[in-house]
Amino acid sequence: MDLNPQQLAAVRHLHGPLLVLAGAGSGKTRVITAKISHLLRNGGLEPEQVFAVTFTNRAAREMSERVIADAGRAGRKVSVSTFHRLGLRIIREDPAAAGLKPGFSIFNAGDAESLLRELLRMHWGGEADATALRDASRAAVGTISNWKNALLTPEQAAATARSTLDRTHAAVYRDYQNHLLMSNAVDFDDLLLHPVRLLHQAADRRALWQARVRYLLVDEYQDTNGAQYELIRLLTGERGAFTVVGDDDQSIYAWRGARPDNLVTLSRDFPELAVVKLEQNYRSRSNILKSANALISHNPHLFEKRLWSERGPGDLVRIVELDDDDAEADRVASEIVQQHARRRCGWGEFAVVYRSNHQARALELRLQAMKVPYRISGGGSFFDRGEVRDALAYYRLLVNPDDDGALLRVINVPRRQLGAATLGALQRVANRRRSALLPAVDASDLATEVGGSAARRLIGFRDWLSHWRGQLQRPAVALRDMLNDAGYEGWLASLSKDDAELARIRWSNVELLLAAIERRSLAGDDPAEILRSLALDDSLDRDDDDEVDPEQVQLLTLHAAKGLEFAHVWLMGFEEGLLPHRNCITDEQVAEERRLAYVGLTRAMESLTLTLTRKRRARGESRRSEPSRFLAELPKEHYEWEGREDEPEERKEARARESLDALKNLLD
DNA sequence: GGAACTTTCAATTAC
DNA sequence: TGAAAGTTCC
Repeated sequence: MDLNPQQLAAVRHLHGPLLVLAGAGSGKTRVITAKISHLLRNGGLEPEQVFAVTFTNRAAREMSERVIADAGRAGRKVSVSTFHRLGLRIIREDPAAAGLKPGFSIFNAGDAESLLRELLRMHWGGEADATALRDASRAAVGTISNWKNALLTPEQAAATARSTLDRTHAAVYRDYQNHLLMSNAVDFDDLLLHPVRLLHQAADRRALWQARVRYLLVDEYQDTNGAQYELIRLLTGERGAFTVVGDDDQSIYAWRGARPDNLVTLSRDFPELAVVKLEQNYRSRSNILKSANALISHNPHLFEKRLWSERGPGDLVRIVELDDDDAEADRVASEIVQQHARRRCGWGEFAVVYRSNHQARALELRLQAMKVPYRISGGGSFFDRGEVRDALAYYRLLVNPDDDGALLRVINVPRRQLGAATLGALQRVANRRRSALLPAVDASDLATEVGGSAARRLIGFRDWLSHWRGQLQRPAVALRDMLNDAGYEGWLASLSKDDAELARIRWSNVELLLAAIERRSLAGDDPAEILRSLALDDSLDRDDDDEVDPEQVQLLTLHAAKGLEFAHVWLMGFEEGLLPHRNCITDEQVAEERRLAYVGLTRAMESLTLTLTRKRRARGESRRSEPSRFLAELPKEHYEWEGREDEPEERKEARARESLDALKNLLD
């Protein structure tokens, strides 16, 4: 493998901790994969002893593929996962240490927010309108998540609370944590928090895990939060056998507790830390790289670095200004089709990135109409669909009868005459005996709260669930039969009776889920583990790993795009309010948005197009939009701006000729 | 209680 | 613009 001297130094440094400061496109994934091969060949390690962690599923999958490509058969046994999946693995072996039973559930962000909404409702004692509750629960989600990521208990949070709001949040945090435990559930933050507590408190478990994790590699280290940092320390212990790779200019997760100064903390905690800088960019043409460098130079830095490239200037960066978001989507879609024909490269060479998920929608419709294969990541994904969440909730109730979140979701879907009144009564019974809702159906005092017919319906539901729970050894079969028995497909049809196509799509999503469960079940995974694994997945297509079609246009948020590279990149919505996002006010927030833009620009290898509009439809109504302030920070000599009034005539003509050529090409 | 209709409101980013 | 929640009537 071809490595430059710095990369080689990073790969060969086996003894003692190492920090690799790796600029965008400087080959850090290459270093990580080469280092894993080196550890296996020359470091005397078995593949099971090497662990690599990343932040997103997508990055983990990408790295895993490259490790397998590089290290072959042994590469499959190397553990490459997200932090959260590693945390899950640690909890799974010791659920009791976290106060959990083996079938425990994972609450996603939506589950957590609904739970907090209910707790806040109780806290406020009834009189609360829906909007206030929604706003308050969102705020609480953020505060509690930050506390968890900083490893604070509810008691510690209460002790540090200064404002009334903080005290309320601390009280709700305590209730929330109690309720999670009662539901035999964890949230995403707990997947880091519980392992840190466990490894901190139980010396034998710590020793066990430290013996297992003989070498740890951490990608995107600048995005670690307090809990993740502790986890790294606890797993590597005194030995300090680790390599972390990071770039402070690409720190984009401050909003979920990331502490880029963990780069500095590391050299304090590990005085023997070695540092290697990677500054040669192998990815981007210099017009792109110089634009990105100029942009990021407007930010303060923890470390000075100078990125350079030998790849030649390439095309100018294109800035394309359009009338509105419809024109923007039309334009990007048709350019992709044109370039696909003209450049004769696969669909997978093209990527479109944007700040927030909803921006993908207009483009998605056009790509569908033009029959362009595409892959979309993140929000609005498969697992956010109502029917998929319903089916998963049924599954959760089978695996974990204490899962109140799942129970509340499906107890009356389809209708079972178990409405708000009955559930309120059941909740009172559950509160008295400090149990979850479903076990409260067995309470001797159920009749004091619930009338005879409602009680019979509750008992019927409980028994019905128990019946299917008995079939769980074939989870996909049990779930399918159960949904059929419940008349769920008919319920979906009745929900969208004016749109038969929609009903069909919804049921086919359930079918997709069932197929994925069946595949994993046949592969030998146990039912509870399949469920938890699905909770951490962002899409289903990781399953059929040899069937993944690489020839798809990639639609990604800027966050999801980090760590990836593409020949031709479009960044949509380079406007004030979108990038930087309108909620970002302070200098630090704007600096993070600038890093986000920097991440976007540096994804491109050969060509980069930034699009912006003069007006944009938001919530139905049209609003004027303005170019992003970041545009003024790009050096003029590296871009051409199309759509400005003062654009020279000859450039317009040249462009018209080009698209005519492209059209001809397409027709051939 | 359920079907058909009207009104309202929403969208930062991820595990 | 499109889903979810509210409203009316049977």
